[in-house]
Amino acid sequence: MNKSYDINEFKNPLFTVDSALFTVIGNSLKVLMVKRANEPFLGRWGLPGGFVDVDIDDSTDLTALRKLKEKTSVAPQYLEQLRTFSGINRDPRGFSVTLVYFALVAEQDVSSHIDTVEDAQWVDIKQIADLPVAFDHKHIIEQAKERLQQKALYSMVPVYCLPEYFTVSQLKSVIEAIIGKTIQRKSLIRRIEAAEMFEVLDEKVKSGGRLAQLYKVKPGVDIVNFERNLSV
Amino acid sequence: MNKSYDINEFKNPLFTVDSALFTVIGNSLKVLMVKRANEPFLGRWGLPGGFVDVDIDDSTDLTALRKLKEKTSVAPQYLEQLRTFSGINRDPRGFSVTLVYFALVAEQDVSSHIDTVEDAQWVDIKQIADLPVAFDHKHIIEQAKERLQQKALYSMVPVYCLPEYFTVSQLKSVIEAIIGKTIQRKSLIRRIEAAEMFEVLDEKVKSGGRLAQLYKVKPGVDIVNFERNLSV
DNA sequence: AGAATAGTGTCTGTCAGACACTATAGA
DNA sequence: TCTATAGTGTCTGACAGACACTATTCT
Repeated sequence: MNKSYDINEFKNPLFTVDSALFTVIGNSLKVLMVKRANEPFLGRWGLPGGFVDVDIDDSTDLTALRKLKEKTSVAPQYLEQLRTFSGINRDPRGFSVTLVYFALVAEQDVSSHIDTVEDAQWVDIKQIADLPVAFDHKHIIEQAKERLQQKALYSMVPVYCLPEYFTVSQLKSVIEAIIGKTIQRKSLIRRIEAAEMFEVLDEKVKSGGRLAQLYKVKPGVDIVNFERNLSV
Repeated sequence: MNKSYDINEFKNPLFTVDSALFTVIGNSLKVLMVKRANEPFLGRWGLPGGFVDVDIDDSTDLTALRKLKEKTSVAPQYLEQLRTFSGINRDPRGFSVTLVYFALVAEQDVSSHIDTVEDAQWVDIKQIADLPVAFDHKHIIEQAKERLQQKALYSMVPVYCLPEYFTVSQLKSVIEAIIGKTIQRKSLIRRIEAAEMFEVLDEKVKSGGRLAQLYKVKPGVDIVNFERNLSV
């Protein structure tokens, strides 16, 4: 017992930072996957990420942002830690720890860039099962998806899958794509009003019927959490 | 750009696992603090934790459990990841990452052991401010406390601060100690019934008035999450 | 006018808060 | 019987679901 905390006494585990970047395209939830250019799992698809560069990154948040920016050319609108995954068997090189972030972007902000590169693609969440995926990233994506679904029930995070200006119907669509079932438009409008985190713009926008009200997130506001979930 | 993911290219950050172990004693929420026996911050109080031992620990969960067991001699009833904290300035030795767990135990399970050692103590959550604390552990404890308070509003996690058999009044007390305000006994009873995660025992127990019904957690059940928070 | 989408009014159901009520133990 | 604690009955209020209704735009 009585071991000292000497920094050199233990082999340091392999530490990486990965991100599950989600967006909604059409009516489907998508996650960004990149083709691995190195061993292990060369050629398979995995989450964007890599090692911390302690000379550049002031924190792991910045590692995640830096790696995402390399692949998408922009910073995501929303970024938060999911959790770490660790184990002796998840990486053939030995004991490894990966800190996973989950992130959201508007499709419009990144798709043009993604389309130009071959080593990155949006994968439909329902098609992950069929893809050759590296490490335990399938399992990680599943957990990230569950967390996102949970958050969509009690908060307004899904707005971060939308462009700056958006309508109630657009927000309703992304929420439905995330949780995989329909919600009541009325309930959403009640929450938009109660949250007080959106600006009602003077502008309206064509929609095929009556013009739709545009909203935007008030600058600097925090995401609002409700005390009740939408029903499952 | 085009950097390779060579494992040796970057200085590996310092990676540690720490735990915020909570319990309720009397009507106060307490957190376990240990006196540091090494630099940095020798002599100050910090969270129990340390380096992963890749030869022993199959995962970081086991690192957390191992370190807690060294200090308390038992495994906590509840353990889950809080989040990681990282940065260039939080440890004088350089860029560091700490994975923090938050954990719950029944006071009865550990207090006798804690009392016999000088380098570990239960600190009242309200007195952390006055203690000389190592690293950013004050900040970490604050975040762990907030998460615990949040969980107490929508789940039954506080039972893990109680012994195997407990009464409604005991559960009410620990919840109130955690969230720092009183709740309705009736609301708690409704939730106990709805959760279906407790066994009603044949036994009752003295309380100064009418005998109180004893409950225990059904073996193997998962913690239940409610769709609504108790009000704040 | 008719179709399509936007947005409102309002009833119901669920569950937390409040609090008075009953029940049962010991002194 | 008195006090203390356990536990119930039940009303209210907040808010989500359901869905019919009105409003506005285009063709």
